[in-house]
Amino acid sequence: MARATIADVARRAGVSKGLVSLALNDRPGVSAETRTRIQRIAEDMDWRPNPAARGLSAGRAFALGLVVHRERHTVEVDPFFASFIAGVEEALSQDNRVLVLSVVTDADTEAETYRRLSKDRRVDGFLLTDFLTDDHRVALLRELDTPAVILGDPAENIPFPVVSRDYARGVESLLAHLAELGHRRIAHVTGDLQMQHASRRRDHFLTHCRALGLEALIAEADFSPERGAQATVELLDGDHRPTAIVYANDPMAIAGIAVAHERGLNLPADLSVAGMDGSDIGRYTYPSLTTLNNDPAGWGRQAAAVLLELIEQGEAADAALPGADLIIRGSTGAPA
Amino acid sequence: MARATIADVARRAGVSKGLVSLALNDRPGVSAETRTRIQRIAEDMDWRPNPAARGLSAGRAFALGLVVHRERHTVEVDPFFASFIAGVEEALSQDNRVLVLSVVTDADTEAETYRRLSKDRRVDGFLLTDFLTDDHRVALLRELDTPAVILGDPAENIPFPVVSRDYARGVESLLAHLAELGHRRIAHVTGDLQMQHASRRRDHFLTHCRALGLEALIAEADFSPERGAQATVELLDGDHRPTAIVYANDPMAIAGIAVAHERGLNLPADLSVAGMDGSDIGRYTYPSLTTLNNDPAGWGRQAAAVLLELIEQGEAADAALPGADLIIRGSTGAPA
DNA sequence: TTGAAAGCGATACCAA
DNA sequence: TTGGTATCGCTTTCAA
Repeated sequence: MARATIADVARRAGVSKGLVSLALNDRPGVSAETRTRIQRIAEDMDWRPNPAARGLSAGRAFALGLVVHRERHTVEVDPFFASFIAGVEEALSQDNRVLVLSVVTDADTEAETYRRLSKDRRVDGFLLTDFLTDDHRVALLRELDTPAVILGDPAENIPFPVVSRDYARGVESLLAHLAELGHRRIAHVTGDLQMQHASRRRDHFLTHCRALGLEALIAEADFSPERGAQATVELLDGDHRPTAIVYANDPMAIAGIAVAHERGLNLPADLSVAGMDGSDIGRYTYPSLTTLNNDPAGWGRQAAAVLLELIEQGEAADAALPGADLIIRGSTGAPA
Repeated sequence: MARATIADVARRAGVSKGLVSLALNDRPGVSAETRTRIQRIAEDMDWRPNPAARGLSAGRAFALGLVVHRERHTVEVDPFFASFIAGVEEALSQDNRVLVLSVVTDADTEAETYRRLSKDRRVDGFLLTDFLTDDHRVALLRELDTPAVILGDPAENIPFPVVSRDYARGVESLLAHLAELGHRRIAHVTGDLQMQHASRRRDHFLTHCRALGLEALIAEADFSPERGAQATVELLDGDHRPTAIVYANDPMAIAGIAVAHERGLNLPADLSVAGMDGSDIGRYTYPSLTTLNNDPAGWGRQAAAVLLELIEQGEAADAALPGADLIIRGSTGAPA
């Protein structure tokens, strides 16, 4: 019942442990014949390398780390992570690696967690989500000398590979769609602008509004439905009331729809609303939510692949996912 | 820069490695004086045990496993896990353990993942969420001889400790609330009835409807907004149209609200709606969602604590979380 | 109470 | 191409 060790395999094959190691790791220095024989025996014995032993010897963990930092009140509303992790999984399990996940609710614990996982060699590298405009984790991970891959589109030059996804075109399609419907004054409720993808989205919004000759309003929020609702109230009460509001994510858009309904507005006639997450729940709101599609599993797969390459090869190229596309549903229409 | 090893500590303390090990693990056989001296030196050198070495020697991983099985289309809508994991974290980090998370989208991969994590000793035990009425994982984990803790309230006698939370009282409060408002015919849209907490909730619903003299309708769904919407359509189209619908989770309730709005119903006058998740987004729908509260972080903390005790002590008692309470918001009112 | 040494299961180097 | 052996950092056993 106890798992076979490399010594068992060696004994049964009548060779040394070292040779078995070479054979099973596809490394040169073993005759083809011996290699296949050893491999067959190992398979036969259902041998699998012990990660602890391997890790101790090789100084590696065969694990990737993901540290998610969420404020307590924001922690639950994230349609992104489950699919993202499922995507990561696809890249890892073949290779017998695992994902170590930590969810922390304050910045000190966050830094400490990166330190601990890295110094204890619990992971070989990190996936960096929710990248900030001036992200302290870059310096931290350089100090720790730990590989990482960044999800996003940093402005600065970063010493880590980046996996990005173009939102410019998606935002442009969305604004063109609204313009075509007849909207002229459009608002954007931002995410937490410390986050790089939030500020990017705002920039895209402003750029393409200008290009399309639209009047642009900005209301700052932080991705939480609470702040999204609050920003909506401000916009609807303001002097320059927009006919359409584009939210940086879907939960805020859903909260915005609620605020509009509460005021007796008819959607989309009195107000058009759009999100940017492509979340599934947006298909089942009323009206259903126009949004940009998303591919969390794709993010996960790609990010994990790049990180693994960085860990294995010492370097890895940036990668880009297919850009965001517009999903038109019921929440956008011609203004009354 | 390289981390201090136990040998470094031993050298500096002028004792043997074995003694250091005893001292730092709070085990008997070291004089109090020597122990504190060693501990001070270790702290001074910022020594931390290497998990790989420890794991290899002790045959343990110092990690807990969580395998989440979700269908592709359900994978994103879960307000539960982020907070849950944050709670688990609180119980783990002090002790220098980690959580290994896997998200899988089919049953074969699920079983294989449990096998792999257990046999490779990547984890010392599992947290079993979404427990099924007749859960195949029980047999699997017995076969693997791996500790586990169950979240839920299994009917059968299970060879693992259980962390449970009473929903009977919450469901009762909810139904009493509706009865008091004047509702007489109330429907319940169920979760996936294979899941033990879904069937429990249905049972509570039926029991307390009977006790309160309410007419009860059941529409079967699976926790997904899609099926929740579909069930709502059926209920509203049926001959015995209810004046209130209680959904087994909040995402389905949100989808139900959308269906009602689409038909021009006024909520709550034409239809009262309630969820059972206490999700944050439910505060920002229109109308805001009456629901039962939840404590995912509490689940995580408690489940991790019980599992750690089981791993350390070889046995652990069941635990119960404080019961669910009713949160009355705008989506329930007197029928017109 | 303490020290010395033998594992745990792999990798890696040096000889043969 | 192969075998033998040291090594990774810790725990544990056996003597002293």
